[in-house]
Order: sequence, then C-alpha cells, then structure tokens
Amino acid sequence: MPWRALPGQVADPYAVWLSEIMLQQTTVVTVMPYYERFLKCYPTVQDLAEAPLQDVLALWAGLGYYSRARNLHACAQAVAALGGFPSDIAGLQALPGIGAYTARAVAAIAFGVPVVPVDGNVERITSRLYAEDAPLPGVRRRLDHLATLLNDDPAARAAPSDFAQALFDLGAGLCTPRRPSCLMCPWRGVCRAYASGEPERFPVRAPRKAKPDRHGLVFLLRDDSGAVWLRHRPEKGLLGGMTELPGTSWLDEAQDLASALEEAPVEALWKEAGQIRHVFTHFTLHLRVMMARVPDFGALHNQPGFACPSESLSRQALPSVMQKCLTVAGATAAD
DNA sequence: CATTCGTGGGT
DNA sequence: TACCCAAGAAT
Repeated sequence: MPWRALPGQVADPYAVWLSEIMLQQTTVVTVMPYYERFLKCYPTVQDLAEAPLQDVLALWAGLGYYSRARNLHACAQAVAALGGFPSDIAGLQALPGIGAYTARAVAAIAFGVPVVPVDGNVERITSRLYAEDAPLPGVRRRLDHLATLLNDDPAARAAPSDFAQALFDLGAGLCTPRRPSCLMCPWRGVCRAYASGEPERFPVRAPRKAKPDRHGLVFLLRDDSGAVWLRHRPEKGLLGGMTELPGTSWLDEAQDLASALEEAPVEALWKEAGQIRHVFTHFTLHLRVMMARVPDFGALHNQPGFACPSESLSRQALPSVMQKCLTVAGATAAD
C-alpha cells in the first residue's frame, strides 16, 4: 500500500489519515486511484486545507459517502490550524470525520500508540477466534473488548503499527468472509471457529431490512453551445454539497409523465433519453432522464442552478448516479 | 441503540 | 438477478 511506511521509515500522518478516511466502507482497489490523485493534487495537509471545498468534492466524486469529503476538508483546516495532527487518540477523535476506529488506526499506524483499531476485519477475526455466536451489530462492544485482549501479546504491543496492519492483511487475505484459508492461518491452532468446522459462519449478523424503491425524473437541458444546466444539492444529507441535474422529488411510486414534466426547470420539448437504476445504501432509485435543448438559458435566470460548459463537466462534483444519467443521455462527462 | 449515508465488485 | 460486503462516522 502506498500509504504504508517501509521498514525503517516513519509513517506520514497525513497519508495515513487520508487513506483511512477513504478506506471507510470502501475497498482498497476502489480507493487506490483516488488516493494517488489526492496526494498528487494536495501533497500536504496545508494544501488540502487551502483548497476550495468544491474542488475537493469534485476530486472525491464517485467514491461515495460524501460527508467524508466535507469532513476531510474541515479536518484538514483544523489540523493546519493546530500545526499538525494530534498524536493521541482523544485528540484525533475530536476532529471531524474521525471516529473511534480511525482515531485508533491513525494513532497506532502513524504514531505507534499501542492500541488495536477494530474495523470489520478485526471484528471478523475476533468473532472467529472466540466463536462469538451473538449477532452484529449488538455484539460490537464485546468484540471490541476481545480485540483489545490481542494486545496482551508483548510482540503486538511492541509494534502497534505493524500489528494493526497485519490484522488487516490477515482479514483481507486469509480470514475472509466467504471462504477463509484456515490452513494457512497462523492462528488456526487457537481459533474456536476453525475448531467448530464452520469458520465462515462467523461473524453472525442480524437480518437486514428490505430496500425500498424510489422514482423520479431528471432534466438534461442544453443550450446551443452544448452547455448543461446544473445545480448544487443542499450542504447536508444525501449527496450533500454535490452537483446534480435538476429533477423532480423522489417518490415511492412513479408518477405519470405529464405531472412530472410540470416540475421541469423550463417548458420545452422534453424527450426521454433513457432510464437508470442506482442502488444507494438504503433505497434503490429509478430515474428517467429527460432531455431538451434551448437556444440559451435566459429563461432560467431566476431558477436555482448554473450553466456548465460541456468541456468543464469533468471538473464538477458529479456523483456516480448523475454520471449514469449523463452517460445514458450520451452527454459524456469523461474528461 | 437505530438510521442515514455511496459505490463497485464478487458470488 | 439479487444479495453481500468493504481499513465507519454522525446523529
């Protein structure tokens, strides 16, 4: 991992922190290109702190959980004001976007604090070591306690950074959710889940709720120059602070086309360019992409939004769901 | 303690 | 297709 210090090197707290924020609920493969772009664009935490929030959101676009990007920016400004990252857990956790896990991870990996960061990997490993039958998320506190017991090993306590990342590697490479490679596991001999014969049964999870559907329309309006009419979403909530195509509200059931078109930003000859389906964390969104062209955006002067030249679409903070809409309509936002 | 908050890849 | 899951945080 590019954020990982080589043997004998000192970890860069900025790089460790950035990687940990990006890796929250996100796979290494997905994070890698974003991480490289951020470090190239913002080599230091000061550079990130001085950047406009919209630029940060645009660079984050596609990674998801956009409150991470807003908190990342706020955190960078706080750290710049402090003159550097706090090196203790409490100081770290007081910063925006840094919770119990990330505070421990940065403390252990960047500052050598002897603590076990409990992420999904460590929860899985621990639940298997102890064959913990109680379901997540209720059993989280107990798993956290059991995980801290791993630090009873003097070798673990002597190398907090290596130990934490070794746990991640164990979880990602051997103690995997589906088919763990127990025969290669150094802890096979002390693992109760392995002894049970069904290690993949752990951790036990509570059944999850069904995901409802929502329906809406978006309006892709262009002028004679090819510019697109866009608008910013509210600062908080779903896709907070990101850029979007104007659209209807999202309802539990699809409404008829005529009444939906009444919500269009302007009266125009709207034609359906396509439909997209996008799965969010807690609902599935179905959008019909309506397209129209006007000579200019004069009629929109008192509408919320702004005109975006086609060549600067790629610099907008467009979330994946909006990229999909542009793509089905043939409006490329790729560079 | 339960919800809200993205997205892409694997099975 | 339909789930599951991934170095969680904020409210």
